[in-house]
Amino acid sequence: MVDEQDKLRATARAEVLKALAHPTRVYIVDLISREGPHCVCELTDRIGADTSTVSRHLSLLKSAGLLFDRKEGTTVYYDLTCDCIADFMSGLESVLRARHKRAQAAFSAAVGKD
Amino acid sequence: MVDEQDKLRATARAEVLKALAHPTRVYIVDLISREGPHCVCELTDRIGADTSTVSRHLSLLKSAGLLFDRKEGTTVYYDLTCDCIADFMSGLESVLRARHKRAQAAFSAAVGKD
DNA sequence: CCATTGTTTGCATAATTTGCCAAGGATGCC
DNA sequence: GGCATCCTTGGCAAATTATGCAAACAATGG
Repeated sequence: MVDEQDKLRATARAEVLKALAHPTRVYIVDLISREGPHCVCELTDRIGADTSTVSRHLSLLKSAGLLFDRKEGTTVYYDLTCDCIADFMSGLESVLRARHKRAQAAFSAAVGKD
Repeated sequence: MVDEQDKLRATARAEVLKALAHPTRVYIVDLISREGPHCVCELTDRIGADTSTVSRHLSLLKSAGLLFDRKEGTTVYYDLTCDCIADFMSGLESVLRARHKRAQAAFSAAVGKD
């Protein structure tokens, strides 16, 4: 990274990717993206981890600018800051499909060879 | 993650995201996405790290199914396995723009308040 | 044989990440 | 006030990851 500008750009992108790079956090974003806002308690139930752990994941996603929270009484609801995040995750789905297809092709070629 | 199926899905996605969640690897993918295939030596030059370090990043991206390599003489060229990866990174760009816009709005609100 | 280009391994160090427990707010109810 | 609920945070230990460096190894091409 000779260029300092490129370095900053790459770091900013990597930060967002890092925020998403965990099964639990992917699951949270997917869930909210499909079903709308959720409170911490429900997420905790569905994830099956300690409340504190879930809360940490949520605050991390919030710090990354992917989620925002809204208090209602004692419960806190988290939601996506932008629909573009759901779109982004759909793009990831395409990558996975392509990867799978590619792996299949490689397997077939290996089996079918003489 | 009560459902085992969801867990696997989330893990698969997180793996790809993790592969990309590093400034150097983001930079590599961006570079190739914009300028086409690159050999290790050129990437090493532009990144400014040890050859072994760059090689490691590349093999990680390859393991994740995002890059493939092609030998030509003694040099090895890496390229994206799929254009959908470039599309995916464009989606990330949208997320960053939205994030920035949101931060700007929050700042304006904070300054403009009475 | 020798140079070039990459890969891999081993190692040491540093930094990051993760998850649970326990303690600490904040809010609402009686 | 007393108490339960919902969530956040600090502390801490374990595991993972990143990096550079050195060295060995492999493949290719004069």
